[in-house]
Amino acid sequence: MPALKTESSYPIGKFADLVDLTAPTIRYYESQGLLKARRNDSGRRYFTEADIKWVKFLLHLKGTGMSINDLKQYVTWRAMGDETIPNRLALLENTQADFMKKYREVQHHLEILNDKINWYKQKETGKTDSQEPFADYLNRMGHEE
Amino acid sequence: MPALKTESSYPIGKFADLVDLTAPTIRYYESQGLLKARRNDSGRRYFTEADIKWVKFLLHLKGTGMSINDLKQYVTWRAMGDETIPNRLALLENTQADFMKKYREVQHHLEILNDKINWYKQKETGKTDSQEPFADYLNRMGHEE
DNA sequence: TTACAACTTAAAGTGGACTTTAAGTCAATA
DNA sequence: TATTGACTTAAAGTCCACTTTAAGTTGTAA
Repeated sequence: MPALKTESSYPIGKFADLVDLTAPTIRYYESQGLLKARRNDSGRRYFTEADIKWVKFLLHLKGTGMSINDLKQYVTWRAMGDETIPNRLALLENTQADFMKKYREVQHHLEILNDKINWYKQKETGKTDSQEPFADYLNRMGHEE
Repeated sequence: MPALKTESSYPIGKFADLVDLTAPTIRYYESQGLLKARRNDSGRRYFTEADIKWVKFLLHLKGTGMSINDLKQYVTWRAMGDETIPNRLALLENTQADFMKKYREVQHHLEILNDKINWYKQKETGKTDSQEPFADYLNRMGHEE
């Protein structure tokens, strides 16, 4: 008869590979309280599928601009139970607001970069008045203050 | 009779304010060769409108992810004249490619953040099965691998 | 003219997020 | 059984882009 599909567990190196981090980074995150590892009889860490999901989620939050300290705060509140949901929601909404601000800024930076690239391409192929200063070009394109 | 409108020049503090940096940062950029300041008779730096435009442009490039070292390289090539335009163009296009890669990643992170926020809101207002794990919610929303 | 703010330099310090080192233990394979 | 690779800890080191400090000079306003 088929064995029960037993929950897979991973030593730190394999786990690190699975979440695209290094073993020292995993240990560092654990030291910061962002995750807790189970240990086997000889004291070695092992991780489960649930840990993979958790770390991936953390990395998504981190990717939106949350610092390790923000994540720590989030994790602390999470451990305190449902009464801290408003706190967590506020933290995430602040993160979201900060993110959107930076996002808009960075979009403007990108526009200028794109314009500059096009300006160089134009200059290179000699298609246009190659003496036109970039500032004039930007003006003509409708960019910059 | 009206005086000729003389080109305005700014001491480092005023200049720093105008480009939203600090005086030490301006000195640091100068030390890195990203800009050159003129000096008055007593050795103090002064800056012009052209310097303002230049620094703002540098900050746009920086804002797309270029490091101080990238900017240094760019500035070096610029000083070498038009034969380095292909080099500069390649550098900017690499920057653009890196930027777009990160941009897409970060958009995915944002989606997850937004989903989590909505999930908390739902949980808070008790509108739905508040026992639904976030992973299930993500699945239902069509997100995550 | 006296204060004081703004400037000058060189060098050391900071913060965040890891990364590396050192010294040792454990497990799997030849 | 011997070697090798993966693991353990605590602590020190790294990288980047500034920021701060220290010690001194200059410009301006009361």
